[in-house]
Amino acid sequence: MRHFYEQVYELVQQVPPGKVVTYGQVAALLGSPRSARAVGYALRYLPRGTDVPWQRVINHRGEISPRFPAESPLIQRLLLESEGVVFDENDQVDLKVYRWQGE
DNA sequence: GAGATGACGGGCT
DNA sequence: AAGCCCGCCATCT
Repeated sequence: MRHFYEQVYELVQQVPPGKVVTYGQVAALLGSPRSARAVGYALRYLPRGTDVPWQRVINHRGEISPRFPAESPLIQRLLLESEGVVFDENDQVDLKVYRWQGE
C-alpha cells in the first residue's frame, strides 16, 4: 500500500456532501485509531485545487481547526454551509446529525 | 537516520 | 462547558 496520506485522501473523497467526519474517525476507519494527528498532517500537504473534499474533515468538537492562513477556515465554513451543513452560534456543527458513519 | 512538525484526541482541572 | 497539558503517529527536512 501507498502512504498513509493517500489512504486518507481516498477515504475523504468518499464522504458525501452535507456530511462531515472527524480526524480521529478517519484514522479509525483506516485502522489506526491513534493517528488522528497524522490525518491532519496529511491534509496540510494537500495542493490547492485538489479534488479531495478536505472541508468535510473537522475536529472532535465539531469545529473547524484554526490554521494559517486565517481565511482558510472561513472558506471551509462557506463550503460546508453551501452543502447544507449548519453551524451554531459557537461556530460548531452538531456531530450527532452531520457525522458520516462510513460506507 | 534522528529530530522536528502539526488542520488531533482524551482526560483532568 | 471550555481550556490546558501530554501522549500519539506518519511524514518531512
